[in-house]
Amino acid sequence: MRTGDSTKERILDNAERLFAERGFDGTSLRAITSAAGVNLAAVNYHFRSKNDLIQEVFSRRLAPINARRLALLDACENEAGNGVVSVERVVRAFVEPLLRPEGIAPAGRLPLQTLLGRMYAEPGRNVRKIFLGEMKEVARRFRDAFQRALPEVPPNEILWRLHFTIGAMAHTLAASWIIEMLSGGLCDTSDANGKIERLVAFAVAGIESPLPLRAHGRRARPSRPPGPRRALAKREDL
Amino acid sequence: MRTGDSTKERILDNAERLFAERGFDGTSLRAITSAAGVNLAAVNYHFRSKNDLIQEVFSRRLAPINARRLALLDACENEAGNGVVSVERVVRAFVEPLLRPEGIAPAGRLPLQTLLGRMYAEPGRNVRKIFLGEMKEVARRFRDAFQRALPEVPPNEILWRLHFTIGAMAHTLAASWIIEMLSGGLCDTSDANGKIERLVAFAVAGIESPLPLRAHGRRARPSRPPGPRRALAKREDL
DNA sequence: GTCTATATGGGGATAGAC
DNA sequence: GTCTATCCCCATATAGAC
Repeated sequence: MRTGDSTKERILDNAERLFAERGFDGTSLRAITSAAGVNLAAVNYHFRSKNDLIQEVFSRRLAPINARRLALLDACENEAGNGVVSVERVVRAFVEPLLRPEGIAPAGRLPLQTLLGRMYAEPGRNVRKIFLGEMKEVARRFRDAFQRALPEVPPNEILWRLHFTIGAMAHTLAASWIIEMLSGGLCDTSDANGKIERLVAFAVAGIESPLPLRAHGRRARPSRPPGPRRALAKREDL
Repeated sequence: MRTGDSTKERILDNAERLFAERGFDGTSLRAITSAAGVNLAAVNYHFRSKNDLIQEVFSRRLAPINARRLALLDACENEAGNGVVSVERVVRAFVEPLLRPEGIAPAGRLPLQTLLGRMYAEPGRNVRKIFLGEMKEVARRFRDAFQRALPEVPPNEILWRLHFTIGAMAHTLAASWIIEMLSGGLCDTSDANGKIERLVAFAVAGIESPLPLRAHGRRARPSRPPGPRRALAKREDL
């Protein structure tokens, strides 16, 4: 590969791609440096260790994406003044910076997105710490925004729905190979806009779904008759 | 650990747990055999290689879970006769066998679920082949069931929504640490029934959501005014 | 900043005794 | 079926010349 940039950036670019393809433990520093066309020792010179390299790979990308998320949310809220920002606009502000990242050539998006998706399923390797450091502020801001849009939904339910949304998003990022193989080419995963629109529609509906009759505990198995679900009605249950 | 079973099962149990905690490349055969209290060479005797061990770890669990999924779906369809099985019941048949697996002690569920969640984000290591071999039939059956429940929704949209549902589910399985840390204890991730109910409600709403005006291409950015979305109304757009 | 060479440890797999 | 011992390879990290 060895793009035309500095040694440091060549290492980061190739590490990002290889980590996405083979995982962290599955990617040796030798593989990275030989793909980047740099010397093996350069990694330990520019970064302190492999773990610090991993951290840099993440934060280089997450920082601008999260900044843009917050900027979009700010814009929505300023525009709305004292009004309410719709759930859809909040979801968009959360999802778009990841699914259509700025300043990254389309060829570089797949590795980035695969890598970010992998992050969620990787409990070890300090990935959790990196993630929380970068995401805590973002999560707080969006949780509050959803809460303002849906004041009747209890805070923990808001968090669950945000969690499911993140899951659908991460899966869309990292596991597009599944839908490609299962659909036999019926679904076009290269269409970023189509993905965003579908994901937004799905997530908005889920986030705005009516509260279950009882949030906790088992519900009767036979469930209710197949009639259509009511939309965000007033919740007499609570 | 070394549960009281045979050597082969001790290896499988400990491999499952360690793969979930540290990943495939992050777990050495030595770590597995010493945790299991068996000899290192036993792995290559009972399984052919590390890759074959990974395959066995998965299929040992996936086979009964998928069998139960199909059995639940069969039961729904038989009960409905010529009628329609609701989206909610189909979602339940898909989700419950994973989130409340039978025949596995609660202590053993976390490793299993973490591991299954990890599978989706792991493109390499033959995991794809294993997954597709086990899942192809299941995906086909559930796709058809959703299609029958929602005949107006085009097939590729059905697949996208199933994809998002799988994502929310996988995330719930593998990444419960995220919601735990972000919520600061507000969300109880040990409550399997609560998780199922919330996930089902979210997914059903997403799957039944109205079709967007145009499935492809970019939509006007300002989106529409904040009014509530209509629920599963008749879709005049199509 | 970049290279070579090497220290040090761990990896998967197997041979062959029991 | 189970064990010990070993082969051979690759990993991260560092020392020190250029």
